[in-house]
Amino acid sequence: MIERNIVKAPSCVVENHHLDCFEVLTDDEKQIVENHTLEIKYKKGEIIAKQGSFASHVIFLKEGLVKVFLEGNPKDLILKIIPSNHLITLSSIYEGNTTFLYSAATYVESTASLIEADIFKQLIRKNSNFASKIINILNENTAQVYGRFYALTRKQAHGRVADILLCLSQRIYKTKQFSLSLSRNDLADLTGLSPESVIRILKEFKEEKLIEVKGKSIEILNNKSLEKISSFG
Amino acid sequence: MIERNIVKAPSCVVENHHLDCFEVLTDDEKQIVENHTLEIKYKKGEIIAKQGSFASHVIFLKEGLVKVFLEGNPKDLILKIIPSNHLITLSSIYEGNTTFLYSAATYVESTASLIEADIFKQLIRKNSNFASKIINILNENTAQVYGRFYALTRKQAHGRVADILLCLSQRIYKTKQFSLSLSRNDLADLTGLSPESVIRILKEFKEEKLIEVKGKSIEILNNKSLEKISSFG
DNA sequence: CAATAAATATGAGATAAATCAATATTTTTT
DNA sequence: AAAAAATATTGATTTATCTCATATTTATTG
Repeated sequence: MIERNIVKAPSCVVENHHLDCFEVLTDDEKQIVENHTLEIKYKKGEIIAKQGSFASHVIFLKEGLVKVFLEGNPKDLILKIIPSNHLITLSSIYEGNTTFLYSAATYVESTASLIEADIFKQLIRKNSNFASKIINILNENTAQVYGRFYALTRKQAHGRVADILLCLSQRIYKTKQFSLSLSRNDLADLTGLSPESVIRILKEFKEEKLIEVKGKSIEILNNKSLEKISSFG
Repeated sequence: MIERNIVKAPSCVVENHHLDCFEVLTDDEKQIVENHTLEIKYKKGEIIAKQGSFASHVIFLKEGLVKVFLEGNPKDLILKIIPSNHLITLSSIYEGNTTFLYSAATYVESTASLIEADIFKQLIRKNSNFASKIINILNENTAQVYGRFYALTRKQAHGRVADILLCLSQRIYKTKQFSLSLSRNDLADLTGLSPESVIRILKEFKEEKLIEVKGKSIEILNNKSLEKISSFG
């Protein structure tokens, strides 16, 4: 058998924690951030950031589950899923481009902190430890998206579905059995497949006893096999 | 007609200049960089950076044309093309990951400067203007890759080929008529298609008088139409 | 310059996944 | 609790693209 998946970057859609980047700020700086931060609650399905609109804020997700996606017609492209305690819109804030490069929408009820972009840029210029942290996050993010890019362009349908199932189980819900907050359509968007194809593959996996599916409830029965399918395409 | 390509991010594979990030360094810092930089010449087709290997240096392409790609079996995924005066491996140097996330190989004879990664990290931590510049480059790069991600997952074969033709003409060779230094296979890798499909589509474009092809020589005859094909899919 | 290798081109058939249409199930509204 | 709407499922058909086989052209080498 050939080693198909040489890409070691995580093909999963979530990232590591981002909270600690604020820890390198001085007390004064923390105060500045706090003074220029707005906290907002969003309902399920709401748009947090709209592609092309003015990116006046850096958005930090305190609680919830958010998708970051490029808007397209007829289909969007989901770049990543963001869980609690992560920065959502960071790459939008570079000089020369002050609009959001992508949209972000909630999957579930969520709470976000909106930090003024100018303040953020100032901190980067003043506190190089902070800048260094931000660079780390950006780079992690890049690795993430590369992995996803690879999965969506090089893996076949079964591999992609296996991939997303493992991701949901291991990184989002952190249990083998979970109640999915995403619709089949969301899974289709995430895998770059049609909803029908996703459903068919879920059915196949079920018949092969790799998973148990009952509506929104999903249980991973055979991790090993799914991992094999995920990495071999 | 529907507006298919809402994504305004550049789907082309090259980026803006990177040289000026070094301009914000002090004379002392410039000297440090110089003292820790190695200049190396590469022949056509040589590997500059190998995915998974120790990323001890940040690589700056002084002269040449390089592809950055994820290695996969049976096919690689080209993330971007890098022309002269650009940083090649930047996202590799974040803390916690000291290996190259991707490989880089030359399309033509090239010259690169290898700057010690530790020095680079030090500069980021010391000079926040430099850090700010680097963040800009990283973000630009991200926008770039997102555009490419969209093109390769949402556009059909014709759109992708049109895309790459426009990219080569406008951003790499900067003329309507150019002698291609890439093989059909390279074009296949860039578009995520099979070489046969690329060739077939080039032939169609030729028959429709959109381009003129004779072996390695390509001339763009109808920019407008190609742009339409590129954005609608 | 012939001989060989490599790259490019072309056609026929195979295939993965999309689309379309119909039905079933779940969720929401009244 | 019933009706409506949204979501999920299934099957049949179509289609874009790949694969494989085979020419042809171009480049390389003795």
